[in-house]
Amino acid sequence: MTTSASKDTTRESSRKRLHDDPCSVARALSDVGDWWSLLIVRQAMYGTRRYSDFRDQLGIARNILVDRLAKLVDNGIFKKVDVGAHGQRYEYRLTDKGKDLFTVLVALRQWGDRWNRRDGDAPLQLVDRRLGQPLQTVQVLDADGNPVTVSDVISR
Amino acid sequence: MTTSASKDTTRESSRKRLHDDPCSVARALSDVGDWWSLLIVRQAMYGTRRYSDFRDQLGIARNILVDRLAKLVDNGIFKKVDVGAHGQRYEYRLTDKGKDLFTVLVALRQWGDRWNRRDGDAPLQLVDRRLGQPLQTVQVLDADGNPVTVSDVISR
DNA sequence: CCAATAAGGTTGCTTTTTGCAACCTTAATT
DNA sequence: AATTAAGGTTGCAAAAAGCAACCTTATTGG
Repeated sequence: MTTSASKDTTRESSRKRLHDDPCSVARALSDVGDWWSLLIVRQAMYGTRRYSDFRDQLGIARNILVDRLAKLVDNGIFKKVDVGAHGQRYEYRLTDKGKDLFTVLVALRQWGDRWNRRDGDAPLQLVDRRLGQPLQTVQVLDADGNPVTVSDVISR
Repeated sequence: MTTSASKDTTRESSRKRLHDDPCSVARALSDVGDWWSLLIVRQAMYGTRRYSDFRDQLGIARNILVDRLAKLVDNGIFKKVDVGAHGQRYEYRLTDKGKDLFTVLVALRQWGDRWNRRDGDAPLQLVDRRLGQPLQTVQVLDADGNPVTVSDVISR
């Protein structure tokens, strides 16, 4: 059974104006643009589903975790699923919208591996389950399939 | 002339432990994982270079902008360039590392356009300057070029 | 089926960060 | 030479984050 996490409190931060920003980057950041949210999503992509596991793995304070999970549920990135035999045991599962952040996280990870490699850190590769081989580098491509950089594009 | 923005104060937030996290996503977020940093980078990709323009366009508080720009310079994402005829007039220009965040921002933007479209908002396309056509959707591909989702990969 | 323990929080308090406004110094501009 | 703009710094109030204690409802082991 799926329970809604909407509390009565309006979860409106003062930065929430971003939610109405004409740029979708800003709106995206209002969903996942704080320190913890993307880390929670990343952890979920590694398979974590339970409150206590997120807490232990991330070292996040309890109340902050509650708040972030609730926001992420409100924003449609997780769904809170009751898995207890008699209620009160929950799993936080990524929705399709949440899973679709995979591209963003891989792009961020690859960027981190390119520019923030720590000495000796074998970059802990992501490999495709089927082929057992590393993924391609995520790229921005034009309509013909050629890689483009920031200076190759205009917004309109 | 390029000036270093390193102040004497150790710009160490309590979340800085992320800088040593074994996961490069966490390390990436310690560079650009707060509310404003990615918005500043986005704005820079639209062409903004001056302190006062960032301030006006983003509506960010002066001291926070100073702090974020300094951190971004420290982290090698911007370089601070003195452009005044007699010093004291600066531009903040993206480094290669900063420009390389383009992929992340496009991925984030496309995700926002897919899931947070506001009614009537023609998603304000990014088009390739050469072809004048919209960019492809950023995707994660396996070694053979097939799109993969989160459930298709393992980390190792 | 009962006791012990774990899950999943809530509450209150302290410390950090953010936001805001006032002020300041050094270039450009006229 | 006077005025204005750039690029800050500082102090203070408000918000958010971190921490520990506590609480209630399952689940588990015997």
